[in-house]
Amino acid sequence: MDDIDRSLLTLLQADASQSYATLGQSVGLSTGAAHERVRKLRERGVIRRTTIEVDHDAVGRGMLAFVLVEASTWMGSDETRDALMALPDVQEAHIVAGSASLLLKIRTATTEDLQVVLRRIYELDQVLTARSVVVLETFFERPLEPVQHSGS
Amino acid sequence: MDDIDRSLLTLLQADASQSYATLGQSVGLSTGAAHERVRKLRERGVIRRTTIEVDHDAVGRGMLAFVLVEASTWMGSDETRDALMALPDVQEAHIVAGSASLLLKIRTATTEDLQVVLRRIYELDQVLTARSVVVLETFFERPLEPVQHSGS
DNA sequence: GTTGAAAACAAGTGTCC
DNA sequence: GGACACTTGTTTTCAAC
Repeated sequence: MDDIDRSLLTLLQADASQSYATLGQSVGLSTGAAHERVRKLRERGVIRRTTIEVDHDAVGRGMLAFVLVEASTWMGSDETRDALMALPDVQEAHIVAGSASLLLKIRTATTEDLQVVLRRIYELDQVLTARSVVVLETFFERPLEPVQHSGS
Repeated sequence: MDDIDRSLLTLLQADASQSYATLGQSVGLSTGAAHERVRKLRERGVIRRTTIEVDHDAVGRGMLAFVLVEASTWMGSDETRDALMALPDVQEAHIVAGSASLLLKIRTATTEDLQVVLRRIYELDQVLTARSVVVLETFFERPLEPVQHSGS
């Protein structure tokens, strides 16, 4: 993982549909070399997959909320994970440190749909409170810049 | 935006590197027709871009935290946005309703780096408190399922 | 939407630096 | 590890229908 790899990742995050020829030019490599680098990044799992970014409003998910769930027991079980996975509106689920146990990112079409999801969350065992933080406006959501790091 | 478009979006989110021929087969269309559909979805902005998903640990961003910022003034200004944009560790920034004004998603290499970002946030005008919620484990982060909606 | 042909691209080869 | 030249199979793209 050198500077060229980091550049390739940044370029691909900006536009993964560009050709290896273009990619190579941008980083000062031949088409073949650029291709080989990207192949290895995929193989090593640094690139997890190629995907598309979809407009939330256009697919009927204009409503965004974060929910902090407090529970009277450890929420890190497979059962909890599976229960959350079964709710398609829950886009992210994290186990967190602090007074809350779980942090969820939820996208729905309307506030009514959010209520439905919250009701389901309260039905989970041991849930005490679910504090919702409703998003009024998103400033930005962007890809992560690869950083220099000591390891490897 | 019909069921076929929704299927195409879901398929492309799972793997945007597949050919239009494969894509067409999956939804029961010819290569050309599938291509035309996807082209229009891009044109209409439903598909914002093609990108790659990068492994956080591999690019030196193994640490994830959400930060709730309380401020004594409205944080929805362009100045606030620009100040946050200038911090590469801040991956998402949202204006929220409730006791906090701002919700940030921050990815860093270490806890020390998180501290550095927090110091920068406290330097913003009118910031009163910044409550960090540190992620211990991510259950999942997934693409959003397109939903049926009344409009269009 | 479909079909089919031309152009562009990816993926693999060997050789040299 | 990378450049360069070449080949083969696939994919995209763009006609005409």
